[in-house]
Amino acid sequence: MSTQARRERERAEREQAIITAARDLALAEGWDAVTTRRLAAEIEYSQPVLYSHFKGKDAIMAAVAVEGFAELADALTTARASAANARQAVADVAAAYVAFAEQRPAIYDAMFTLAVDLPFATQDVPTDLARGFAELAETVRPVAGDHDLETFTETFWSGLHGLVTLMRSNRLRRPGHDRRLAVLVDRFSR
Amino acid sequence: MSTQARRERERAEREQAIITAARDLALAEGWDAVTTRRLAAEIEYSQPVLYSHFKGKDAIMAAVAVEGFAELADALTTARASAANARQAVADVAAAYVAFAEQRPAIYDAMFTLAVDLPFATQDVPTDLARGFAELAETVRPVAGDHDLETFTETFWSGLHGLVTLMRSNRLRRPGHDRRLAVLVDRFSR
DNA sequence: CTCCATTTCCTAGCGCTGCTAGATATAGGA
DNA sequence: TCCTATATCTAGCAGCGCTAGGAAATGGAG
Repeated sequence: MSTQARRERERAEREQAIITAARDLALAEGWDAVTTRRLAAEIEYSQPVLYSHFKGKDAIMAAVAVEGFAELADALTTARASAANARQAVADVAAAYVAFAEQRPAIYDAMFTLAVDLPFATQDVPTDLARGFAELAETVRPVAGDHDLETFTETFWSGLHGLVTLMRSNRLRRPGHDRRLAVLVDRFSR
Repeated sequence: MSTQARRERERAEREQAIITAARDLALAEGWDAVTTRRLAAEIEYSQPVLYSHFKGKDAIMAAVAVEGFAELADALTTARASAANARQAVADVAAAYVAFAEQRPAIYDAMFTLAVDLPFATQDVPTDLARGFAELAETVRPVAGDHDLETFTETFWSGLHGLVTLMRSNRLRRPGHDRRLAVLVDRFSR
């Protein structure tokens, strides 16, 4: 009976290999370079094997995004935990968010720009996404004033997301990035 | 000599027909449905003709984006002009921005999400984009306080852009959209 | 150990994409 | 009327995501 266990384990390992290969390739060369043929070559199996693990390329990108949500949540937690005070926490968490997006642009895209539908249908994503959101909410709670916390958090989040995406698509001048972030933090922590 | 003039005119008309066809098709069915073959069929010419007008599909999308920048600038100008006072102007312009993005999602994507490089290399885009940006800047000038106006404007813009994009990709709850916009306006016009 | 059934995997190919080379038709000037 | 130059089309390339159908490997029964 252990042979079946071994098979399942190997299968799980192969699935993780696909996700990792997609992630690495996307980070190195962008999502355009992530083709099913290259992924198959990377894991040293043929193309159709991918489809026995994932419904399609979108599902693979969604899986990468799921990992990303967990990483982002961790980064935000770390930033908030090490902040000296509440106001500084807002600045630190904002900086951590932006740093995450800049260091892993392809993953950030998979999380927030591409693969629109799939991930949010599953169970995993809401968990880690909600964790990250909760971390943001706790960070801004002391400065939210009379505003509804959830709405306030979402708006702050949108500000961060807008900065990140406009910056990355060259709609904003590269210098001034820090100053814009400072303005945003100032506006949301007065 | 007038035959040459006629030819140039017809050529310009055909170029505009391509842009309009791309725009309409993108609005109706999304950019995925805009293929060079469908565009060619729409203008009743063969595929290669597209390439005598534009370098490639990206350039066609960029041309659509250019038109979009002009429309957006107009919408912002109208909104600001009809506002009762400075504070109301911020709210009205913000609402106009969001409305533009929601009513023409495909065009907004071409302007700010896709077609990253091409448009900003040409001359036209900076003009109309700068016009829209200037409109935003004049709107928030009375409420910018001590902040550098350009930085302040960019940050406000990022907030709007973040709201729009996260909303559209279902990362934010559909209800609460107005409240989030209200929070943003409040933060940037206290 | 052999045979069969089942699962696993690959080869080959479909219809589509953006894009282009080379042939063809059209038009203007001598 | 013929020649040249421009305008346009037909046909095709290489690549994409994805899948049907057959081959290979595997595990259990006799």
